[in-house]
Amino acid sequence: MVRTHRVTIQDVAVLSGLSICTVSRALRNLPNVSEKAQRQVAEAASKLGYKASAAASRLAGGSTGSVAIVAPTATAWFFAQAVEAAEEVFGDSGYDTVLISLRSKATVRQQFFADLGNLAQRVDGLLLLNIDLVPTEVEALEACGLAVASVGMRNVPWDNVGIDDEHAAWQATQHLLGLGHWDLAVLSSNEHSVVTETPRFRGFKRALDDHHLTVHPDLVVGTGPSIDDGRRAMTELMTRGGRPTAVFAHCDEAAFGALMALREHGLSVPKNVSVIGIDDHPMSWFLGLSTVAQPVADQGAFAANLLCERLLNTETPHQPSNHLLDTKLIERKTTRHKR
Amino acid sequence: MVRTHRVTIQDVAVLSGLSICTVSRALRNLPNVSEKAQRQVAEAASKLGYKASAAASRLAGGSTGSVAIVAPTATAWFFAQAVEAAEEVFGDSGYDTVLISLRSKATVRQQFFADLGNLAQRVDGLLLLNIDLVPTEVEALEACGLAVASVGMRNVPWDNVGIDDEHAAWQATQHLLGLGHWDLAVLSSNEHSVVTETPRFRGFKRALDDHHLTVHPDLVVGTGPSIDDGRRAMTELMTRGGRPTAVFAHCDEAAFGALMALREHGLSVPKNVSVIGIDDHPMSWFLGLSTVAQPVADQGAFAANLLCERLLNTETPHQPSNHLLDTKLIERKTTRHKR
DNA sequence: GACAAAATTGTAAGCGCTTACACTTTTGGC
DNA sequence: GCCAAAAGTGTAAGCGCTTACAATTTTGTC
Repeated sequence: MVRTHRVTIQDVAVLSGLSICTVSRALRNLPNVSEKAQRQVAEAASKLGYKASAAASRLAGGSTGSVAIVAPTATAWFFAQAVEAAEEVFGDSGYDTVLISLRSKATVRQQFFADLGNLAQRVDGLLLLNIDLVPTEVEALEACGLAVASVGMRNVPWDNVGIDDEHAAWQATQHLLGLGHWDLAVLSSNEHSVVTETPRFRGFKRALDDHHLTVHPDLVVGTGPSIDDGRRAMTELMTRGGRPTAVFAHCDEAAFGALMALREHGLSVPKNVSVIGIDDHPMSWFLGLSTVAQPVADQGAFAANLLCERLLNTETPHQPSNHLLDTKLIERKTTRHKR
Repeated sequence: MVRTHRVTIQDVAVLSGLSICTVSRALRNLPNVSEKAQRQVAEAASKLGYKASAAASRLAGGSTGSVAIVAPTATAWFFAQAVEAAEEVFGDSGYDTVLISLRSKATVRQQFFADLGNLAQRVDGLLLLNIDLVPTEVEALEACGLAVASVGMRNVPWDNVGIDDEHAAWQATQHLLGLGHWDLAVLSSNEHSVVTETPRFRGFKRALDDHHLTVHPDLVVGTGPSIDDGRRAMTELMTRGGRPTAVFAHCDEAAFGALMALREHGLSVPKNVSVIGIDDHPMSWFLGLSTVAQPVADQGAFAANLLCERLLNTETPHQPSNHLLDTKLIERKTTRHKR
């Protein structure tokens, strides 16, 4: 193919015998375009292989044709799954997906919020994955004028998809308690410290409450979502003298890490210690990890779809919705009755 | 913060007492700007918190300020790691990272190449991760005028970073052979079939050659890079009667899947079958998987840096370079002498 | 100090699109 | 058939930036 002049809306206008303006409207399915014109434009456009210049469109006040996915990290299983599922939806809707990983770093996070105003003119929408927001951040997000949707968040003024985290944690903990364990350790999400209590931690606590037990501070430790994080956290917990008979990890990868750490300390699972996570990572089945399964790709795709809808009707007022998908306790081999 | 008029280059021009043109040049560090002007502009810009509009800049012929990362899938460990590492580099250099996952689908892949011309005006550069290209695709990439760099590719006319795949596979296979195995199965990358032989497959074959052995077709099976893929592949291999005493999987996740499948078939590792992979996934240590370790994040970051450099000096002619990082055999518990 | 060459700065014309508004055609009620 | 309202289409003015090219200032030389 010869490197020729870029196909512009002008070319489509000439070929279809209509004005640029009409072409622009036809292409965007705006009202006040006759069926005939619509057809001519569509034909001319496809014949020329025309695609609007995102830059020009954006500059003139149209859309950028891209959305950003913001995640605390892009490497953890949950995020990689959700990101890919969302990217697929966005791609099918014609949007480019800009990936922004906060890399679990406070500085990167601040940078992100400081830059929000600029980001707002590079993308049309934002898909937030499990970012725990403080009120000022929510405000900043609202103020920037972007369409927003999220996965795994709570009390946000936009569409959200997630699971009932508190319930999932409760299910996991309840399972442990039902097996006779009461010295429970929890590998809680790091955000625990940033904001206040995470829902999963609350679920854990509520389950203990139900049994008139209280959370022992020595048996609580924060951890990131990676295997190494979980391993470090569990090691730390044991190093400072913690001797739980069961461990609830806020995600499967952290649970894997816990499994490693326990083994390194000569403890066997489930003989000495029971372990349960949340996720149902593909590895969990193999390792026999008991867990609370959640549909991850579904959440990403669902939220992405909601965002696309928002993007289509930016005018329509909209009541933020919150969708909770089901979770399911899966008992495998890392949990058993306390002897 | 009050929602005010966007800060434009005009504002910076007025505040600095210079013309738009000079400001534009100063901001981009072009020659022919006095130090004084440079200073004034920098000051004014930072005081106003000015950031150029990507859309306007692009439309006027400047850069888009974004680069795309193209990966066969975004969920596999290798890709998630490489993507995040590259995203960090790009972010630090001021680029937005557009994620494009081919999702291992031929249609998506075709779509990508068909759309290349349009993509070319939405991003400045392309970072390709392990995409096996046919000649026409390489041409298309070259023709689109984008700066390109890649990870894990061979014989490409742009900068590449990778490992010596053939050698890594040879190392793994050689290890198996050294343990007395000669009925070797290989879980080869799917691309095997698309192009011709993958380097890892060649490395496998060469190791056999060295021992005057030949590849048994029944013991070769293609697989994707996920755990489930590996499990399916190994199952298929055994279902059709394959009874290897050792298995070389082209990546650790496929090896994990193989481990699952073997266990499901009542075979124990390493007693009945030895298994080795390539990667050194964080899980491998825990599972005792022997493997050939490769630096993944390093590759992503390195390639991203090379791309950024290219982007900075688009004029300078450039000799494509190929950088191979070291790999290392790690013997653990899934490989042992054939009895 | 005068003058050409070099360095710096400014002017203005787009880049390809959206959109307010003006204009033309169609529709429908009587 | 006539006319107002509705529907469809076109004109032209930007959006914020880059970049020829023109204008101005500085530098260096004899």
